[in-house]
Amino acid sequence: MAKRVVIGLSGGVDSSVAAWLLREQGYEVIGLFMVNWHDRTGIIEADCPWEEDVVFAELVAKKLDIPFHVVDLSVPYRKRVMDYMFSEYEKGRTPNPDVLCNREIKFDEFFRAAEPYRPDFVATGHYCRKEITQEGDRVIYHLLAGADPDKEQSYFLCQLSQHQLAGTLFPIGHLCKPEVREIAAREGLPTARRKDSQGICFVGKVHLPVFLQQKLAVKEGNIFEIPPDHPMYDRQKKDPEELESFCAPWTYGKEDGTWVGKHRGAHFFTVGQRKGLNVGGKEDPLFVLATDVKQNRVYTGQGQSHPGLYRPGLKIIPEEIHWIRDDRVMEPGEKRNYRVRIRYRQPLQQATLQMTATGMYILFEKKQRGIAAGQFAAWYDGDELIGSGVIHR
RNA sequence: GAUUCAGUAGCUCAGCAGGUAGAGCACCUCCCUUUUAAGGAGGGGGUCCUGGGUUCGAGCCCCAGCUGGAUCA
Repeated sequence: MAKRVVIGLSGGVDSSVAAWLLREQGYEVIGLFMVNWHDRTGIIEADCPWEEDVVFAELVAKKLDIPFHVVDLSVPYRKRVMDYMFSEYEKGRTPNPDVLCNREIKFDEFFRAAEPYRPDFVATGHYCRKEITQEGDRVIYHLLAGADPDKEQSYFLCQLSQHQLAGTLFPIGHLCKPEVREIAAREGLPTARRKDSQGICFVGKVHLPVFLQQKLAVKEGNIFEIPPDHPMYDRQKKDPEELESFCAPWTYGKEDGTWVGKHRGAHFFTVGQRKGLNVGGKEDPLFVLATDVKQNRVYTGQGQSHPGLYRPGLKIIPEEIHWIRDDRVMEPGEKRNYRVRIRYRQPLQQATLQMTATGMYILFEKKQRGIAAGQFAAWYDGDELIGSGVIHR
């Protein structure tokens, strides 16, 4: 009796080839397309993306001769992803909606939507791999990086649980993108040459300030420039034993710098950002060093090497620490070395994780540029994603 | 009031000895990228404060004015 798999067909090549592979491997495959977003406010593409996507998804299903269904998850998507995104930005943080989208929608709501078809597994077209091992009577699911170093997407799944991983297949994780394209072309899949999707998953490419203005008000405030030789940069962050201060973000007051311009809302900016400041006349570009949404101020510094852009560590509070490998949970007092990334596609950085009663501190071997609260830090042991957490500060 | 310096792209400035202008930043587009960023490659832009004059020809020389800064009184 063939195992049954419900695959999320997006209308792109990756999920198409994933579906084809599953069918080749002898699974009984059912295609399920999810609609998550109808709005077009602030979307950059002129055309409505999902209407075309659903057509392609259905064409692929026809080609593969598998059943095809559509499910509308836009209500939970709005509640569990978009509301979170807006509220994070409102707090002056920089969320990663796609990590949430995976945890809350693709690997949760979608699981439920697939349930009526009684699948043995749910599959997606992510570039990552899964491995299963056994330790005693205990089965362990491992989330591994995809084989293609360019498309590797494990980071986006950094909030999945053992349970979610257990019920999932990643059919294309061992392939590289060119191979996927090749298979699609060879098998005559209609998506073979479709452009990769970008932007926020299901929403599309957005002009963020415009998009955010749906919910967040425009509020004029001041931009300050902090000199690179400000004495605070010498004073602080010398002692790794002082975890709290060593890992703290730089904080500023207006007296620390000079007024250089106006902005339309500190919550529209993120640490490390260059574009959109609209302040010229400088020898080097200005980058956002910090935002203060309470005072509605943006602090900037000149040049890529401004010390305010770099920090040696970050903190994650206990309730936001997540272990994919729940058998590897760290206890207070424990210290461990992992490789960490703080954004998608960032090369992994050597770091020491230190667990305390008040949270986890990640101390990097090299100072990191643009550590942004709200983003996810994900730690790896070799190829394996072990855990992750929201950067608290 | 006097002296003096300055007034060139959105901003900060450069412009060699007079031959109709450039750089950085900003901005826009594209590339990269299923987050935010960053990064890469292109691009658009200038009554050279105004009015006279000298010159074949003036952003550059002369005169007057306007505006801003500095200094002196």
